[in-house]
Amino acid sequence: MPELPEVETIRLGLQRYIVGKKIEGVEVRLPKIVSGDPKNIIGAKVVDVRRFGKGLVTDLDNGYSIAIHIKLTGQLIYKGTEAAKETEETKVSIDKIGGELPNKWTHAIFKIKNQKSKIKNTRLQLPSAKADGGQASQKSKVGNDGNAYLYYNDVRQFGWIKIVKTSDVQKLAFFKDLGPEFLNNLTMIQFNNIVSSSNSLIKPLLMDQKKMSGIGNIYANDALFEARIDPRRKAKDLSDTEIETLYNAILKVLKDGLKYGGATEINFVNVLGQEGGYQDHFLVYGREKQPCRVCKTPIQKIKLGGRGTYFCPKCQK
DNA sequence: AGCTGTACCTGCAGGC
DNA sequence: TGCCTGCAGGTACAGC
Repeated sequence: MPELPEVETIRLGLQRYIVGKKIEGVEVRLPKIVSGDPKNIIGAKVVDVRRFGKGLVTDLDNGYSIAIHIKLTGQLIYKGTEAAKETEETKVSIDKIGGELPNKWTHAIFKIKNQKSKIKNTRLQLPSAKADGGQASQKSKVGNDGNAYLYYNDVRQFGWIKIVKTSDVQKLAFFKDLGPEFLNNLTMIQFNNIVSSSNSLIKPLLMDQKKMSGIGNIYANDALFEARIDPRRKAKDLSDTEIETLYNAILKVLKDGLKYGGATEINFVNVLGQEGGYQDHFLVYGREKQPCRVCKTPIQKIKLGGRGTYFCPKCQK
């Protein structure tokens, strides 16, 4: 599912493709997922794309920001001439997510103005218009108008887009209550304090965004395997050594996830519509009855805190 | 206060 | 074949 590595993968893509560009228009197709007034972002230039836990914040130069949470099935896909060229080069097609955009799961569309002043874009645009041969432009709105489109798709409609003043982003409930984050500001000592003082089971605790942010079901399962810790253990029963091992295991699986461009379980894709690769490297997640990568014992699946939980009954103590 | 269970929503797999 | 049920999961919220 979209967790820290997946959302960071999207952030890196947005950073590359929309920073410095102007938002020309917004089309809201499913009003319930959008709050705030879209008029407030029209004409503004994107200055930064930040991430807090699994949340994304796109800052504009007029004092407004677009906060986005993709939850389980949200996608942010950028279609512009320079991105079309790169997609073609990597031989991965938007067809992976069902072909033409917008589709029936497209709930919001941002029209982005390509800035011709950018040398990098100019270089990519010229050959791509030729290389497309009309193919890409027939399939989507990547046109000769120099505009690009950022599509928000979400099959399950769980995600949200909030248009708020930049100064109010941290007042939104999700960001206000967010715990410290792995790969950023969550230290070993802090992690130890949180774990050793919690009455819950270790696995649900790792996924509690108010205690610590960034981890979801995939990386919680894999990190506990990496640390050889049984997900059913009570958090406060872990020894200092085990907590340290777990902390390092979490950093490792998150970095691995990021290295492979995230995990595509249902329909995660990056901003170019490409799938991630970490699903091919799952340690235990989704591997019920398959042999443990270490000892060959079949991986067991149980339910913990209402969530599917995978572990090796022999390796994890 | 802190923890647990359930709703939200849709597509898909499995059973009959 | 096709309907029905159950399941997947990040977060919000109700309830204990």
